[in-house]
Amino acid sequence: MARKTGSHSEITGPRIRDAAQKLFARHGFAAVSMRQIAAEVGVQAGALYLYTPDKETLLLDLLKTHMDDLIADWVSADPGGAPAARLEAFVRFHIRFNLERADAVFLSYMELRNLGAENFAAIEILRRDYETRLESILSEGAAAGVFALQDAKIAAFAIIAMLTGVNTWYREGGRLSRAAVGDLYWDMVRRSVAA
Amino acid sequence: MARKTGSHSEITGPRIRDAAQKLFARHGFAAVSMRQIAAEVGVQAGALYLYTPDKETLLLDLLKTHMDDLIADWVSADPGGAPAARLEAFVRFHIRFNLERADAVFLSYMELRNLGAENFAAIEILRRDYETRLESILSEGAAAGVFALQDAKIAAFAIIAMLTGVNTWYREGGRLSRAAVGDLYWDMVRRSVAA
DNA sequence: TATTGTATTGAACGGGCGTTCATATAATCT
DNA sequence: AGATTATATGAACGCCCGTTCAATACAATA
Repeated sequence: MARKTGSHSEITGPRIRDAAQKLFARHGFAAVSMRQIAAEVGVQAGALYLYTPDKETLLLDLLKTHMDDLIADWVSADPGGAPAARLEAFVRFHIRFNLERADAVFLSYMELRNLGAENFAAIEILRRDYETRLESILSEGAAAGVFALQDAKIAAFAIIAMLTGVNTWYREGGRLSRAAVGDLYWDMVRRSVAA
Repeated sequence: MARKTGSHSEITGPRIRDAAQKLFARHGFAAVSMRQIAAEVGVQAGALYLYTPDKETLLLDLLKTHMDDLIADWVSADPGGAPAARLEAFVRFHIRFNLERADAVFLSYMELRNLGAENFAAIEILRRDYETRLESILSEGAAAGVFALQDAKIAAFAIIAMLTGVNTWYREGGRLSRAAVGDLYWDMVRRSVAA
């Protein structure tokens, strides 16, 4: 009993990442063993090392992929043009993107501490990049007089934290639809920076 | 070599909780061993079991104490009276309280998942209590016409998430004082709910 | 169909885990 | 001073950890 019938690296690889993301988000990086991940995939623990050099790199790949996707998706969702329209697009984009990837978002906030210093720094740079994109919209709007704010950087932090918070309470099939949540948050964000 | 000179439960007990809180926040509950906590205190692992029945209960005690303190401190900080004044007090209180207890706050958000179902539920009730206190201020202000908001519960979630986010970026000795941060956030919160 | 390369097993490695307990010493009480 | 109680040690329990690797079964190629 060695190689299994129908086994392919293009199948097993993604399944390992999916299982790891789900389990890390549910129980925490340190609480999940390589054997648990392997069991979820239906494989022995040793097989995981065909796909990752070690456990920390598996986590790093998940975090890096998430941040890369976040930035790339925002770049294509950004309508450009007037700051107010771009800010509204940002609010709706951030909520939608994060709700679609609750596990990855949770991981990215909670498990950074399990990375070594240089891996940590690499992820932080990506996060800072994303934050700066929002900050630029705010600064531009303030310069144009359509927003009134005292500190664009802090406003960006505040808005992102507020929007990311949706993930802690939103439940599919609950009182509010995703669109309704977008409307509510856009209303609050708009007023908090309105000139 | 058994009992150490100068040993007292009133001393060792708090030192164990302090060490556990610091290490859990830094590395995660599952990643920290009882032996590491004991070493931080300067005692052997077995001695910890004089102070807690097991590791999970140690975590539960930290989370429960934090939430109890949060509610009790807000109850005494709440000025009562006009909703706008109460909301301002809440904003400044939440930021100050959380910055003073960064480790406990981080734990309360990240390590709930390491609790069993009934312990989890007990902490959730306390969190809901705190959230409801803010929600009441918002509802009261909306009814009095001093606030304009579409949904008091969601507004409360949004405000708390925004304020708690300060902990992720604030650094002592940085560009902004705590008081300045309070001013900035109060300005944004005020405008987001202003009538 | 024979061969080559890929994907996987399963056992093993040294080590750390949470927890228990018999034992011993320090502090306190009578 | 002597007896009692509180506080701690340190060794041991069985178990699970991340990781490695020779052996092997399947898939792809020729």
